[in-house]
Amino acid sequence: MAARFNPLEADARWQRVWEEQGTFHASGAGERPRAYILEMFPYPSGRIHIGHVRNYTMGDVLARYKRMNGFDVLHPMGWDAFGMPAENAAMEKKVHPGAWTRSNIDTMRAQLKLLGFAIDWSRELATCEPEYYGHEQALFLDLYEAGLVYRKQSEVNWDPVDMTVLANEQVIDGRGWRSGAPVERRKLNQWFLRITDFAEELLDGLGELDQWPDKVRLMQENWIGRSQGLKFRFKTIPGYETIEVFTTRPDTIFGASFVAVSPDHPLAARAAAESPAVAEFIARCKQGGTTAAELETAEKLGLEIDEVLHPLDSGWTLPVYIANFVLMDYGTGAIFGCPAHDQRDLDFARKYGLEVTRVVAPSPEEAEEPIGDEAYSGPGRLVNSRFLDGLAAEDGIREVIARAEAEGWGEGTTVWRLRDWGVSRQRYWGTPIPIVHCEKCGPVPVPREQLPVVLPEDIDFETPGNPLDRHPTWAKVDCPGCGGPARRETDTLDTFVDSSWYFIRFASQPDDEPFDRAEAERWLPVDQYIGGVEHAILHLLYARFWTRALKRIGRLDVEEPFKGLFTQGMVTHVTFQDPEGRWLTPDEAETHPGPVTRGRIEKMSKSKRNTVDPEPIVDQYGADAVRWFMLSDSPPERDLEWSEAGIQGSWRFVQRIWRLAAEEAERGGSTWLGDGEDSALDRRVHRTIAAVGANIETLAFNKAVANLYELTSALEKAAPSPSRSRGVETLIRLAAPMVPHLAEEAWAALGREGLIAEADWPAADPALLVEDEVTIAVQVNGKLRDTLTAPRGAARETLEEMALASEKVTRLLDGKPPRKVIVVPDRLVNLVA
RNA sequence: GCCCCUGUGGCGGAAUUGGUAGACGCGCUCGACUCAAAAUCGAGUUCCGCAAGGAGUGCCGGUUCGAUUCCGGCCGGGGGCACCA
Repeated sequence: MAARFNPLEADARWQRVWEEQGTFHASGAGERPRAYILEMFPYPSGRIHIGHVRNYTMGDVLARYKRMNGFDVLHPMGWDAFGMPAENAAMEKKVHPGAWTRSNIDTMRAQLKLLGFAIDWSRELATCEPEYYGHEQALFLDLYEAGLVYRKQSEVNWDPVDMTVLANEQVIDGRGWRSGAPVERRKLNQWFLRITDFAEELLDGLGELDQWPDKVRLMQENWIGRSQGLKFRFKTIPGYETIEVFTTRPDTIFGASFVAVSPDHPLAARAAAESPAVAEFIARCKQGGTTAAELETAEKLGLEIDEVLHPLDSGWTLPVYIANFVLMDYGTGAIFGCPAHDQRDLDFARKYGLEVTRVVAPSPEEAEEPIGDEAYSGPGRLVNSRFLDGLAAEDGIREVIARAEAEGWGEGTTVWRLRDWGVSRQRYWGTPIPIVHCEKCGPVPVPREQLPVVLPEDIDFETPGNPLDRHPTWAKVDCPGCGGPARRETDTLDTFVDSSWYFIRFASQPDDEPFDRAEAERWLPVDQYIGGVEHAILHLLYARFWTRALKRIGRLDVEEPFKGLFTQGMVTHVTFQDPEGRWLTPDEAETHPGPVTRGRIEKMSKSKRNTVDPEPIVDQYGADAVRWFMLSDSPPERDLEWSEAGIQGSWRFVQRIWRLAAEEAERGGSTWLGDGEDSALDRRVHRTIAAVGANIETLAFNKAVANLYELTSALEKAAPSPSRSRGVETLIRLAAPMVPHLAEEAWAALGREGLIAEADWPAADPALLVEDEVTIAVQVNGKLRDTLTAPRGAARETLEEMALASEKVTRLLDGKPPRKVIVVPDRLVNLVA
């Protein structure tokens, strides 16, 4: 029996056994209950980083725990393999994006395998392969035929030098991140998915997701952004179209002092056509930057172009402005301005000298209180509002909506913040959109038998722009409709589309269709989904939408893809800088000749040079120590600080378990029949079984880790006994999901048959979970003064008597009887003097 | 600006429904083993105090026999959204 556990040798050996035996293949057959455990699949950027290790370790513990509890577990892995970094690599390193991506996948797969994750590798997929994206094209066409896909002009950030569309995060201070050229706003025809059709059900569906973090549900709720209000039309001066506006505060209608339309509003366009001054003004509005900071400080600009009549008073004329702060794509693109009760309107009114009339007052005394520099948006009663005077604001809203509907100039409406999902990307490394453009027939779907539309391999990244667009032959095709000359769509799909259904493909992957409906429905929804909070909105919302869209078109009877969601924290590390502000790696900081500043503990990033490569750590300490460290100390939803001391502590613990197991193995393992039982130890073991199980179920891995430390200490201190031998075996089972290589090794050493990965999770004996003696706290006036030991379930009177007999208590009570005695059975006695 | 979360030792963090604050880990201190070191083991470690005792969960107040937990107000840290009418 080796004195030390040697992961260098044992890790690889057990990984081979698991692989050869197909231990972690999801069967999908039989009567066992199913569990689908999924971590967000990685982008193959090059190498696995510590954050991946933390993410996949959590899922792995759960998957292994479920397996030991008799579940048929699906725990797959794949690659979110399309995206820009591959194209950047192609430009910088002159490698094909496909070659770069696939080589990264090979590296990262090998690295993940070193950690011994219980993954069903037979289901591995990569979104960049036609075997995946071809099915995605089929699903896209399904949605297209169901009317959930459409095309419209939309503005993009255009880099005139690279001749490419930029994502918002690639625009830095109004310039392209790569070229540094000022970014232009251009209108392009782009494809959209009708996610707004699902706004209401996506919002209502959040209510059912009780195993999601409240934070994420709230973020999605805000993102979808439901607002109730009144949509209404002004009476207009003859010759002009009506202006329709939306407001959530129709109660303040008598506080109106202007109307404003967006610079993109059709009315603004018409005015511009008639007047060069207006056209110039609109151009000026669009000049401003789009960054948050610029918007924050941007000055309100307006230009009067028209007048309208107040809907409740034909004698009341309101000026109409084009205003730079009105958004075209929210509500109707036009507002009525009520300066007294809206800060933006107030800023605007002050600048252009418009009237400011208070119509809501928090109290009658403040009815005529003038508005200063701050608009009042709080509650109150309506004033200066004719027939609305005296009504509470909420009642005023109802009253005005009712009036508008009765008189036919407006109606109560719900407006959403959510926009349709633009999925066109003017890039090479993505799923080709399976559409052909024909001059005669317009956009025509590629016939199913011609799928997949495969990306061309011979591609040129030397010249700027979308390589697909420039390819000499790829886009040239015959129209599937009329047979005439036509051109392929050269946009590719947003990579969020790829990740909107991969969890379905994992569950079922036939060759001839995206998934087998019945099989997918047997696995879905995912029982536990684990990933970073950075995907709380977009990815999770898109995947929810895609799943609901498939349901609506009758392809899959699943409403919500992820029953349980867990968002884990990041892995952080100290940073170091030299006096010039250059970032140093921890190693460099140690050997650096000059002074070094120890900086904040931050998210690991290449730019701050505080990353840690997991592979050498695994080489040094073994997979189990790394896994254990990932689960220790920090609650999984919070950030975890990487530290050398921490990983060493984990290494020590792995060896402590090994010593216990080795010692018991020499004694004969659980077959050893020594003298006597140790019932206190038995109780401890069973309490730990219950606690570890409960803590894994709730993903409180740090607490499960603490439970195992406690049990280990207790076992180390206990004298040899059959109880202790059984206890050590139980400890190994409980630790198996977290440190699986060590557990297999110990299991074998103890002479147990089969794999611990397939062994049963121990059952806690309820009779051993309760102590027969309890410690009672004795308080005087709520302060702890003494403790005493009493039999469990002792009568109130008994406890009171025992408490009063305490010397410390009698001293404090000065011999007088307490005024009041509170007894909480099995817990405490509080004597009030 | 709006919305949300959070604040406990030197550090990461425990503490069912209000009921013995600081479990467990890291670090540190002392001791054992060793020629020595590493590894390992034992003891200690919220603060003040030699002790008895007192104080203590960001700060102020409230409810309660009893508050880390509930309520109100302030302060600090983090996150989301953001000219969304």
